[in-house]
Amino acid sequence: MSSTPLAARRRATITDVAREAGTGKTSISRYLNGETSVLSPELRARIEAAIERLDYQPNQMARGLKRGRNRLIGMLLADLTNPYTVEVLQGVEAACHALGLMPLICHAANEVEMERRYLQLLTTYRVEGVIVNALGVREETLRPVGGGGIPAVLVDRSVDGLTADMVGLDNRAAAELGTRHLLDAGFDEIWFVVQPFEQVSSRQVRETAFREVMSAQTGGGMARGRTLVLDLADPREVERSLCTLDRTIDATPRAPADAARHAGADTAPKARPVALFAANAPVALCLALHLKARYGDDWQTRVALLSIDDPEWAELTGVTTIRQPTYEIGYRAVELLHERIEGVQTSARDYLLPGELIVRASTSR
Amino acid sequence: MSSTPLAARRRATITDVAREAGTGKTSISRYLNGETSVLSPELRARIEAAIERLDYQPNQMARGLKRGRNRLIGMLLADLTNPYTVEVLQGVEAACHALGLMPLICHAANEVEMERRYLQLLTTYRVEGVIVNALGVREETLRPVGGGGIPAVLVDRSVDGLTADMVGLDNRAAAELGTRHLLDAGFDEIWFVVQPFEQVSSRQVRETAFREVMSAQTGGGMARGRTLVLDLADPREVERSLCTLDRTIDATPRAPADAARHAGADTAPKARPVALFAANAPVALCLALHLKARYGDDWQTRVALLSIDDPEWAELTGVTTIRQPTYEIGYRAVELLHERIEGVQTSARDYLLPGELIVRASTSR
DNA sequence: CTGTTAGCGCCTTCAC
DNA sequence: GTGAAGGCGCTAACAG
Repeated sequence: MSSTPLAARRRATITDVAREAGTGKTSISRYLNGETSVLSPELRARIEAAIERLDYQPNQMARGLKRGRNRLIGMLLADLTNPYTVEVLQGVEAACHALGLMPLICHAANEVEMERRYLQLLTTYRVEGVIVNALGVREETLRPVGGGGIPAVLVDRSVDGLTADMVGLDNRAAAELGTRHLLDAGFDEIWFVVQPFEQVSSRQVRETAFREVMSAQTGGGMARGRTLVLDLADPREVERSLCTLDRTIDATPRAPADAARHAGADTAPKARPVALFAANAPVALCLALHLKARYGDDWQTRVALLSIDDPEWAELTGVTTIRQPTYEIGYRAVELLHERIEGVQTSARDYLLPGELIVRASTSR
Repeated sequence: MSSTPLAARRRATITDVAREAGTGKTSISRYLNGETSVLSPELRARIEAAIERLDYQPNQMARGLKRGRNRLIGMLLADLTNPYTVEVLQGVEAACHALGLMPLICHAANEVEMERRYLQLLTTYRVEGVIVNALGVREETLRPVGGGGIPAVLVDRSVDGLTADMVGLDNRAAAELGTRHLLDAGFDEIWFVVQPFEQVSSRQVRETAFREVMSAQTGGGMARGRTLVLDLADPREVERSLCTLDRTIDATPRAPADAARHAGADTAPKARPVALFAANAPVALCLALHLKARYGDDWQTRVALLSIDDPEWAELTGVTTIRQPTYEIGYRAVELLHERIEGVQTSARDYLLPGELIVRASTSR
């Protein structure tokens, strides 16, 4: 009825409600906590009315202080710019919703200092657990977490010396899948392009698996494989790396489309474009932008691109991808964390989920 | 020294530190709050040592409870899938960092029910303010916020009946800019494509501005304009709407590239492709995907696409865009909110920031 | 069934 | 300079 004044009034407290309902705080507390059976219908009605009248909402902070658990969990994200991250987040949110948790989302924006700061902040807010999609940092930054600290589960990448559950893509299988696909498609020059991988376990595994499959080739014409490192944080470095790539592409005969088709004779059976295997979406985007700028709209006739991750532009440009089960990864991570919070003590385990190859025009012309 | 046991130990409290340092809680509190001048160097040293030894971190919740301010602000997001949102978020984070605030990020994932739930949750955590990129809902959902409730600032869209600061794109100017660009480029069939806009102020303004510019045309051949509504939440509806579009495109003579150029004669001066003005990136993506599927890789020879928002795939596909100053929007929103939290009482104001037209191949062949 | 009491971890008078 | 005491909003024993 009464219109709200412009100045924000003090929120009602449990004491206010108790007074308004003509009873003690305990009864209110009981009502709030669903111990509804022990309250007389009459009292309950009064309480409900009072709550309604005062627009009362229990103070979660105070509850947390008292109970020692505030239902908050931290979600530390390395890079929200990466579609992977956003998708994982969806799973996290859904799971949190289902389990009555509230995720505190922290975005480190690829800065180690940020990561440190947020981790410490989360600690300060006494989150009950943390899900970490860490930057490639050493254990020390994560000291407050895992093992003896607050429960943690790692997403996508593990951290040396940190004992915690991990959930992510089965990187080995995914990289193998992609490499074999390119091999099967008949490409004979295959580059694996990846950000600096010394610090990041998932990149490491992907790169290793790529090299292993390449060396394990048997049969006819062996395809050449090599790894190109692209440090996206350093534009000049990127430039330099891409130069090597350009040279190789320039040296490769054009795709048969124009030449061979008109000539009729199949004189160059090996004249297939260079294939690029991007270790993740940001790398793939960087490559695509560069190639388009250099080779024009039909860059895909000169280069085949395959990427782990399945960004929204992949379908649009016809780029083949390996889709990660991102939603499941996020969901599972929360479930695991929840178990830990509830006291599960089994030793740390890794959950690897399979990726799905989505073949598009880029690798199947 | 001692290795951390597997079970998480209780965190040290201020009392523990006081005991460890052989002093009272008050001194610890003073130390924590920087009232360092009133402490004897000797005591200060002991406190520092104790804190170090116990790895003590003050409990933010308890502080908040006592002080009545917990430095938490809510950030309610309609759709993290939209690159716009992520970019705004970057600005928000930077500003929060600078102002010592901690954003509690809530993702409604386009569900009104979620929005309601999160808003109530934020209230419950006693956030000091909220930044709302609301769904197209009525005031009632936002009742706890703005006006008499907790301070709020709206991002991108205003809400009827809700008194609060707003910051976002200058939608009118942006839509005019885009429409004029298409007109200047000589397109004579221009469709404005937008999600249902009754509930969302920004969409409304954009659509109105479009129509106004179209009706205000003077001079030679008037271009035809029309509005197409695309309800992305309803795939079948989308399908139906796109059919009308397809018919128009099919009826439009092919671009001069193949026909006219060979014919030599400029028989059809008006034969320009249909131009599509997408009201935002999700719409643009939907259109692009559909057109590519229907008209093949060279769909852009049949349709010109212009979009508000500048997603990462725009550069890749050569689509003209109007870039929003997303980072600034986020940053400014937090600044405004901070002012309100500090008690500024001026009446609600709107801050409109200009968009930037980025012309690419799609509208300038 | 209901109310009283004592804290949760911290900050803030107010004395010493 | 320093410390003791009370209370923020809530819950969890205890009584009645």
